Amino acid sequence: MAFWLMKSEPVTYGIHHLKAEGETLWDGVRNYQARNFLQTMAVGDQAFFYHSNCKPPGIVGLMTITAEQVVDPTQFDPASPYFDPKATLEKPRWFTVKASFTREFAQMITLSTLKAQFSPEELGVLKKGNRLSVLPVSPAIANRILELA
DNA sequence: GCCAACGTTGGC
DNA sequence: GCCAACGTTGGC
Repeated sequence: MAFWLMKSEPVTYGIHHLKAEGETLWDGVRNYQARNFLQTMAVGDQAFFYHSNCKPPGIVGLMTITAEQVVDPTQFDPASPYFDPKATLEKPRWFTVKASFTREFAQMITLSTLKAQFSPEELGVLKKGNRLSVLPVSPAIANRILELA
């Protein structure tokens, strides 16, 4: 079982949306490195839900991966902002996962708290200039994050 | 709103 | 294959 960190802007899709829905298809990732991480996810993996582009940013809860290697349907939808004209049904370009709500932390673990606890090497989201929306988290660091929650 | 970081595109 | 231009992310 692996741990991950997945970012979303709370205005667009926050943890309260996931809590209400129970499960979501994590669509719209259009970065190859992030996609490659998505493709290595397995059912049962745990992912920290990170709120980005808000005040303050931080980890707000935990999700569980419930489906792996899911073809992102938005790549075929011309009306979607995530439409990719180069993707075909025979050869899809974008894959993702389904994730279910597991828990919301009593209080957000803010970015500043994370920075105080971990080095950028320990936790990739702290690296300067990092823009990946899907990142791996080592089990040791994941356990330490869970102790903060 | 600013701007650093960085991925992508496209001309050559 | 190089690299300038451009667009996006995301913290501050």
